[in-house]
Amino acid sequence: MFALVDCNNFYVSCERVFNPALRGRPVVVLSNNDGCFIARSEEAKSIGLAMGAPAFKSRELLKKHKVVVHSANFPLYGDMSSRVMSTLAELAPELEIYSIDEAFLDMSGFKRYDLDLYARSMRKTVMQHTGIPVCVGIAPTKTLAKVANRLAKKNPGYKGVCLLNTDKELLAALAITPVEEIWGIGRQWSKFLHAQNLHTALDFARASPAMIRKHLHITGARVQAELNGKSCLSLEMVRPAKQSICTSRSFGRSVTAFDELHQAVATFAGKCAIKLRKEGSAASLLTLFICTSPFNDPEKKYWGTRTLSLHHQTQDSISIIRAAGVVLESIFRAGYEYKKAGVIVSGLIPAGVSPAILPLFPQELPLPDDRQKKLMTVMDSINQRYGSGSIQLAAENSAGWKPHQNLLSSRYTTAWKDIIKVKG
DNA sequence: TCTGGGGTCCTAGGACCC
DNA sequence: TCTGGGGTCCTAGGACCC
Repeated sequence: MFALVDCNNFYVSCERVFNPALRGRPVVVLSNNDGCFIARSEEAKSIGLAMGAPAFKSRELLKKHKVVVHSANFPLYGDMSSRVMSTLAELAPELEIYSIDEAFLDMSGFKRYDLDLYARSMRKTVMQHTGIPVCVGIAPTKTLAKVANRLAKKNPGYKGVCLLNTDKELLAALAITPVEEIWGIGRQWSKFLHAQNLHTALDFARASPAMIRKHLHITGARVQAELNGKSCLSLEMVRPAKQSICTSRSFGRSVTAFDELHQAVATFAGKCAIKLRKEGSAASLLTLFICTSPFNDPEKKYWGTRTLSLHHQTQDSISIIRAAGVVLESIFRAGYEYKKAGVIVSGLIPAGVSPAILPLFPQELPLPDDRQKKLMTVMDSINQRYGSGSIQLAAENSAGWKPHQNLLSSRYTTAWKDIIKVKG
């Protein structure tokens, strides 16, 4: 048996832990640049604020219902997430951290327990330790645990826990789950399935496996098997090393000057290098993209992207920033209003494999030497001690393009100066 | 005026090998 | 007029997730 523990309206719940006045009121959290809704309290959902909808289109509604609006505070949410996860880790022998607000737990060793009762005690413990409300779904496969969790969330009668164990319970649950709500079935596949007259999870589970295999490939066939109680997806306790790392942002205003765009690109490249060192990986490829708003008229639209081989594996900020600058020169077109850019590093290998793989041909970009490696270590430890961004390279600068974050709460759990601010 | 960010997996097709 | 068989690797594009 698998349990899926999923935090309720997670980002809103994080804000409420430190600001209890928000309880019972409609609250939303916006994406970066204060663009779209990415979390909504139950009250905000019932007003009709849609997930992913742009906030400026709902300005009237927000005002009318006195909705509390917050900018995304990812340092806070990340820290609260690790508190929830470490609490869960004490409640089950094995867990997989699936996302910032969800974890799968292995319940196979709990056969002699009353699972429903145990799940309720887990909920209570997480609330007590972190202040975050969660729902628990328990079933024989991960996909069915997702189904159970959805029912626990939707139906107040379950009081936060839904256990699907008998065939009767499972069939009843599948019959009231629309195909588009199944984990692994997105928009395109839902459209296809409805066209095949398959509308519920039960219809999908009973559809011809050959037809599903043909049109939805191996991925869809697995989902179908999981719905029929055949477990195909196991608990992944160790997160595999990342294959790519991306840092991208929309700008607070449009950027036209090369130098300003270069500052943004250098900042993103620097962040990728930091993420690489944290991950313990080194990159051999760098992709840069720059673009105008996708909502522009066609003649004002531009999407530029290019991938560069770094000729060696590196996690060095200076090398990566320099490479990003080289690519920017080749894809920059004057006269456009840029709204977003991003750096992706890929071709990742574990850092420090020795001997290092050296380039066959003399490289355009100089190899970082030992002094440079030491410099990175020193920079990382300064930023660790005094807060990220305390020290950076001169090319990194966010003065011109930084995203809007006008409604930000304090970093209550990760920054001393924010804690002092709260106290004052 | 204003529309997010960060990932993974799978498949098909092209280029290459002997 | 006729022109093999069996592979691997890489990439782009499309699907999905939170």
